[in-house]
This record gives sequence, structure tokens and C-alpha cells, in this order.
Amino acid sequence: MNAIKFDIVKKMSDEAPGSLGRAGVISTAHGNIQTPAFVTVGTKATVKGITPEMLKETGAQVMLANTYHLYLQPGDELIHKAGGLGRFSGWNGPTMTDSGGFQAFSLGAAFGKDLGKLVKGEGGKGAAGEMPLSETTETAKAMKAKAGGRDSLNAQDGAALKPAQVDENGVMFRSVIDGSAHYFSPEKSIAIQHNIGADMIFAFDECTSPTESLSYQRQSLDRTHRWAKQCLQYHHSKDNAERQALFGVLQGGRFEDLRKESAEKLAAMRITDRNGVEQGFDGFGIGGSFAKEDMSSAVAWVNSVLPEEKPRHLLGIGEPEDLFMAVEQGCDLFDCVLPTRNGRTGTVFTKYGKVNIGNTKYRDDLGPIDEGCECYACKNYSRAYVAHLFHAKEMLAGTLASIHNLHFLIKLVDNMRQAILDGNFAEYKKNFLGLYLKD
RNA sequence: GUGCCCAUAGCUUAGUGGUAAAGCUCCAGUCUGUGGAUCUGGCUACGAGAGUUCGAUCCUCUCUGGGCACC
Repeated sequence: MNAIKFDIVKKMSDEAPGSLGRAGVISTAHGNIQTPAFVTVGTKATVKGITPEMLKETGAQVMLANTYHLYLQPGDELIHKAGGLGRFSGWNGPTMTDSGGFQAFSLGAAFGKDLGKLVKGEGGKGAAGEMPLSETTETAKAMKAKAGGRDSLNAQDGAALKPAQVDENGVMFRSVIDGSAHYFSPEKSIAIQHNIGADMIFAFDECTSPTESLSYQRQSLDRTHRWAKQCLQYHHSKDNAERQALFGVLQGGRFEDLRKESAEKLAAMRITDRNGVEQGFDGFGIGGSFAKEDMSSAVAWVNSVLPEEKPRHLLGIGEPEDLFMAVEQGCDLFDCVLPTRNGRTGTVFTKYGKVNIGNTKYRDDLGPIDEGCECYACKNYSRAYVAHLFHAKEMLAGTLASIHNLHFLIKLVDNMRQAILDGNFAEYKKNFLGLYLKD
């Protein structure tokens, strides 16, 4: 008995031979998810600035929370006692948790550097060989700032101050809240995710930077695969496996052979559970930090290898052009902080591209944020009002912009699904991006 | 009324006989498994007039405005 069920209802290959895109339905104990679907991010068991009722109204189907953040605050035991993530947060639809693996990256290798989910500019170009992530004075400066302004920092003791350090058995995290040290092994991450109790959870992985050398990617990938098996084993040693689905997370950087190997190994990975039954992953997450131009090929490589009948989640991706690419390549789920992060800082999505709603030119614009949008914010408020809220630093500013952005991206992916069902995905993509990307 | 002090960007302040710097604000950009953060650019100023000087935001005088003290 599986924790979730995935049914494909239509494949793009019916119209476009060779295409990997598909529309489907994931069934969970807390409801169905029509895929492809945009998963909303509620890192600390809340989509920032949004109540569950508002979230529902944006069209959201799923909320994804974060293991590392909830473990630190308020603690997974409390969430377990409260009845799990859904009960605790008031979101009664399907839920997911990220494993904390990404924090090993963002608080570790990427900490204090200009590195994130995406690498800017040329990114990994020319990095296939060597592009050592040296400790620069800039790094030391950033760490000094985050470490509370200590003076006697140099490049050497900088490494020790990073809030996350990876070793063979797991990751040592330093709390971003009080600096205390915590160790996550794969089993620990799963145990915490069991307490949090989301419908779908992720294996503990190491997200690597595309600037890492081949030798490091090789070493890291082997480790991520080893951890994946430990996660699978531990997951199925508990009866949580009956109600929580476990997704394996692929890595491999920008190397085709590593990416494909990751897909093959995780797809084939099996353990024997307490009842002597063979068990594998219920779905797959595609992880990594990308140079923008590498993302598409990485997704194509792995989706041509992954089993068709399991859902695929492209972790952390959310720009419209990236969503089109990924849906077309057969991804079913996405999560991204973009709608709420941008929303909080005043950037809103429109059919003509992103705009900063606080800009002077919108101060007396009494039209909606995005003409024709059916979200709560657009139906009830003007650009001028939202711009005013941002200038006045009112809390409602971020809330309204977040509601709009969430609805925009959720609706966009919903429309992609409908286009797949209608057999006109290519046309929809062309029409949308024609407006959205034009300058 | 008399004496003293002060006047530099929207605000608070640096500074110099060779036309000016910073913080905040403002304007704009950035944001992809969270970061209400950060970072990157940009606009804007020597109160007015006269004098000394090759040259004055700086020195002198007058005026205007503000502050303090005394009567």
C-alpha cells in the first residue's frame, strides 16, 4: 500500500513525439494534486504573510515546509504533538517537507558567496575543470557580518564559522537563530520529517554548486546516493512509510554522465522493509544549483531516464520560462520562494513581465496589478493602493503582492496542464512567453 | 535692544583658499528546495549680496533665517 498514487492522464507525446511532458493526478491522504502543479513554499509552516484560507483562494494545492527550519523552531516534537504540519499550520491540503539538504548548501558551500539556486552570468562556464571556491576577503566579510561582527576574522577561521559543514555521515548545522550546533544524518532528517508528518518528504542530499570540480561532484554524488539508501531504509523501518511518500533527490552538477547515473541509481534503488517487501522511492526530486543555461539540459537528461510512472519534482524552480521548460521536459511538481519573496519586496508578475509595483509610475495607476487577473488582490485593489502600501511599509503590501504572485504562478502551471490536456501546449507557451519576455 | 554661536543633499552631519564626503530618506535595479534580508547603481547641497584673492563653500562685511545669553 503506497502513501501516494500517481496517475498520468495525458501525455504530450500524443501530439509532440518525443516530448516528455504529461498531465496527471497525485492522490494523497489530504487530497489530490492535479499535475503539473506549482507547490507553494511555507518554510516555517506558513506561507509568509498568507493565511491558509487566502492560500486556498490563490488556487494552491500543496504547501512545502522545511525540515531544518522547523526542527530549530518550534521543534519537530511539538509539531508531532500538534497533529502534524497540516493540523499545526491550519493548511489541510497536501503537504511536503524539504529535507534540509539545501541548507547544507546555502549555509555551507554557498554561504557568504554570490551563489544560490541559480548561478549568475556565465556561471559554470569553464568550470567543468576547476573553479575552486576560494575563501575570499569578500566571503570573510560576509561571514563576519553574519557572525555578529567579530574583528579578528581571516580566511582560515572563516571556514569554521560557516553555519553548515558536510562530512561523510551528514551535516553539522549551526542554528541561524542562536548559533547552537546540530548534526543531521540522513536518518535524523527522515526522523524529523516523520514527526512533521507531511504527505511527501525528501531524502537528505547534498546540493552542490555548478562551480565544483568533477572530482568533488563525483565524491558528493556517491555520498548523496549512499544517504538516499539510508533514508529509504530508515523510512521503511517505520510505519510512517504507509502514510508518507519518500522522494529521492538527484544531483550530479552539470555533468551528463553523473546526472544520468543519479537518475538510474535512485530509480533502481530498493530496500527490503520490515515485512520483507521491496521498496523504492515514491517519486524523485531534481536538485542542484544551476547555471541558468544548464538547467534545461540537466532536466532533460534525468527525465529521459527516470521511470515514467513516478512523479518528478524540480526543486526550487519558479520563473515562468523555467516552468515551461520543465513541464515540457516532464516535471510534475515545482516549488519556489519567488512569488512570496518577490511579493514581499514589491516585485509582481504580470503578463508583460515582472514589475516593481512601488515604482513612481504606479502611484496613481488605478488599474489592477495585472489586467484580467482573477486573484483577490487584482479583483479588489489598484496598483496605486498596493504601491501606497509598499511606500507606507504596511504589512498588507507584502500580503497582497504575495497573493497575486502565488496566484499568477499557480494559474500559469494550471494553464500549462490544461494546455497539455487540450493538446496545445506549444501554442500556449509561445503566446504566453511572447508577451511575457518581450521588452 | 545688546552680545555670542550657527547656516553644506529631503534629514542628520563631515570637510576644504583650487567647487565637496558619509549615513538615513528618496529613485531605480537585484531576488529561483526563504532571505520581511542583502547587495548594486542613481538623483539632490555649500542661505543671499558685496569685498579680499589668480581663484571663496572656506577669510572679511552686510543682510536674511535659526539658537543661546543678558537687558
